Amino acid sequence: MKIQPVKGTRDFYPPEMAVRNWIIDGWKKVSVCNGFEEYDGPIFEYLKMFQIKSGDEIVEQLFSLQDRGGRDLALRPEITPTLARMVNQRINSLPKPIKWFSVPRLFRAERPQKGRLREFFQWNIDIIGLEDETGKALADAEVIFTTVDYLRDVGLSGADIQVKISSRRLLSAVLKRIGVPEERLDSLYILLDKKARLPKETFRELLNEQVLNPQHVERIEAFMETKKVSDVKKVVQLDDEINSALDEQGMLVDNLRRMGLSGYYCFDPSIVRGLAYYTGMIFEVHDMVGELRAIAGGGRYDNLLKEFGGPEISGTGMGMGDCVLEILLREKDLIDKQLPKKCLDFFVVCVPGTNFEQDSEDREPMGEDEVVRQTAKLREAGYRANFSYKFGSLGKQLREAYDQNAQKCIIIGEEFRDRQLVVKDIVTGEQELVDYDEFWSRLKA
RNA sequence: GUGAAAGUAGCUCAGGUGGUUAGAGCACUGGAUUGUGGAUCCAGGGGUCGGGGGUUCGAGUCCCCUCUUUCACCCCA
Repeated sequence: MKIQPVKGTRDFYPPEMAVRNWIIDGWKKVSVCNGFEEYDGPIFEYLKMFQIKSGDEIVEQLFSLQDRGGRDLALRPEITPTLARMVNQRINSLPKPIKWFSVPRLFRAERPQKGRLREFFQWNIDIIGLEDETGKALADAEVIFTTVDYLRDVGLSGADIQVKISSRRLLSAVLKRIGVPEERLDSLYILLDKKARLPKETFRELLNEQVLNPQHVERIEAFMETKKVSDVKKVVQLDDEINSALDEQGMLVDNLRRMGLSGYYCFDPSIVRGLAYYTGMIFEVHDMVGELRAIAGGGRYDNLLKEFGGPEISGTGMGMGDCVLEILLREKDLIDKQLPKKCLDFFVVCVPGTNFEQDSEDREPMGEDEVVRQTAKLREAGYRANFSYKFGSLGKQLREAYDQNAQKCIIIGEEFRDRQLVVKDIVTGEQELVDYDEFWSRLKA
């Protein structure tokens, strides 16, 4: 019986593994460049940890298991709860702000579809522990900057992607001002989040079901269509709460401008983010065509640590999965030309059948033996070196050297009797006869 | 969890209305080629046609079930 890979999982053969490593290495490099430190946690946690902030409907989308001691566990569907747990555990001894990143392997028992699998990788960055408004606005901006920094680094421009920024704080202030009761906000968020995915009429119908007053519906729709922060006052009369949310948004935008991100972001109040624990700035990165689901998303969370039994400390963060990103990068043809090529420093070959004068009690030394000896010596000296197991014709061996993308080829032939090697440059095709001892002293220099 | 389409070699796909031993290109292995490279030519390996059941003298082809994939819905932490 043939065994198939499990639904929603991927096998990484060397070519796919090269892409995965390239993506993850890029994430890590940009994180470090932006001052983040790497952390990680276990791949499974107590099931109840994921129930705290998410509720039971999420549990159905978890891979859960019971260990032999009867503990209810789950494979992690996200790493934020682990982060909250880890930070809480050492909250008093960690210097603030905490700037951490991670690239966890995550699992969700959903029906797979485009850009969404059951096992994937997700880049997470978080900044935790800032107290004043200025610092928080800087942290919010830095999270967005780091996100764009990576996307820019792999060759995506403002013509390919856009960061859509909104604010939960502004949204709630405006909705309350319009007349939506506070207890209705959470369920309304879930609907508003779907706006982009629903036909206009359907969205309006659902909105009318939730908000009974037609005037309120009209004003909510008007707010969702707002293109500029300064236009908010045209939709609702400002109050203290709205003003303070607008100030926060203003500081964020100022910082983004200073960081040189003009052309990469826009204000879009229709960005709401699903369930989540967001309380301030929220953002999503989308492709310009708008065909794909969000490439990345994040925002400010003020109560997360507290919900996990910690102090009231605010944080801000971002998550970017590898699936949608790879689809977009492939569409833009940005992967193949940037993949680091596998390459060798040396490939050692011999003229088959060449033998040398006997210099010990061993059997007569052959070219093949010398290939193994010289390759091992090169490897010991720290070079990437390889040779052919098959010792076919010289042409075959050279072909293999070419296929393995070697820089130089060392040919061992009859001239080795006079302690000489032929060193051939694979790229230019040039070759020279080099004295054996000189070859090695040149390498060491 | 719901709905739709698809599944033939490692990959991309041929195989009118059921009919001999299921094919091609690419890829892979070997040879032509015993001191110099991606070419060319020749040969070879590789398939329970996703799996199971049924109809039939006979099923890759028709019917049912199931698995997987893709797409849409649900959901999106």
